[in-house]
Amino acid sequence: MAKRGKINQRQRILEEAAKLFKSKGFAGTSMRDLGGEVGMEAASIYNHVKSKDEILESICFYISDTYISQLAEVEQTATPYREKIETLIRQHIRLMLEEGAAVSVANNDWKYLTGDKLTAFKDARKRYEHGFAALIEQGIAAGELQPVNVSVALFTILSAVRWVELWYRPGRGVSADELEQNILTMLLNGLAK
Amino acid sequence: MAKRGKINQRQRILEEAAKLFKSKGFAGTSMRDLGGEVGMEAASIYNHVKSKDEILESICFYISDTYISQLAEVEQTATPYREKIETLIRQHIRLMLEEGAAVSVANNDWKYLTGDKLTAFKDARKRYEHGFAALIEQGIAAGELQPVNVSVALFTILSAVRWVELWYRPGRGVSADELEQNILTMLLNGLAK
DNA sequence: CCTACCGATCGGTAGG
DNA sequence: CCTACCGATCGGTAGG
Repeated sequence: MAKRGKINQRQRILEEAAKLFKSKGFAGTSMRDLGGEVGMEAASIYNHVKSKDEILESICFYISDTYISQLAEVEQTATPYREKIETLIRQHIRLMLEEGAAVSVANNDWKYLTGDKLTAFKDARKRYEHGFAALIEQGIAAGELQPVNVSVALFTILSAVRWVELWYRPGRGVSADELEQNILTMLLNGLAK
Repeated sequence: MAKRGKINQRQRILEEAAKLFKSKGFAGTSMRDLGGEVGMEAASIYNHVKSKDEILESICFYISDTYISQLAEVEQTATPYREKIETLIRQHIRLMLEEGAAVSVANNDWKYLTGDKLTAFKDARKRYEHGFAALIEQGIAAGELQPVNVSVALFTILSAVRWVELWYRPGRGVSADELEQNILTMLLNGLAK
């Protein structure tokens, strides 16, 4: 009977939107562009979605929710801090590989959110950063990590993991496992001998 | 006599544009926004600048030219590879601190370049990356650096240095010198003990 | 450097 | 899901 389903169509719209926002930016993408990609007129998109803003919100909060719940899980496991941080880095890389476009939008186009949504997103990001920073701090206090400045360590990790979205292309010499392993080596052991 | 000078006005326009593009994106910034910031009507901006595209080009190539010439200089000095890489990292951080808005535009809005300019910018970036990668490779071959995957090392460094633009605010606990020193420690020695 | 515009395109709605 | 359209805004030009 092949009932398409409004929810599935909505999902498709969100996915195509994420790809377009990633390559052209939120402001540079028109509803007509999106319609072209999805295969309907721009006006028809509004049967599945309230507004262009709502599309952005769905993408951004899907990603921030994922990060937040991954952090909560790691916080609850009883493992050394070094291992907790390793797990978070791995999860970052994997989410990037699986949901590259959406992660890219959450990283770059969140600034086009407005009102409450903008505030809520910034809050979520701040909570995540504080939670991650606390783990690093405790790891240093426990003697498991170098006594480096916590903010610098945190943002170096978050950034190192962000480039994956911009530069990594699978099947070009580096496999996903090698990628993970090499990033972990860089961040935990450093480049110098 | 306080002659304003077309060149100075043009410079001011470029600087305000860089700030606006950084915060709202190239596509999200209108010539009317820019006029408001510079203190003239949108139409008047065209007395100092050919088009909105030309503004973007000036900003992007100013940054890429700077990177390219810094690399050329480092390549010519007779120092250990580890030191060359340290110098490049320091220069990246300093340029970010001095020209944050322009660097941000070159990093994020270059994708709105078109035609020849887009090609030329991508080429410049590729040349820079290849040159930097070659130094890492030679450093590994010389036994000065860990045998990590060269691409991963390169992009981890470039990314670690990019976050400065997004997250670092001077006068909030971390001085510029501490910032440099801590990033270098993270990248060269790693977080683990 | 401004006023007065231009054609094009934008996000979104009405009505079917 | 489409056609037809709205008011607003866009980059840019003409003419002074």
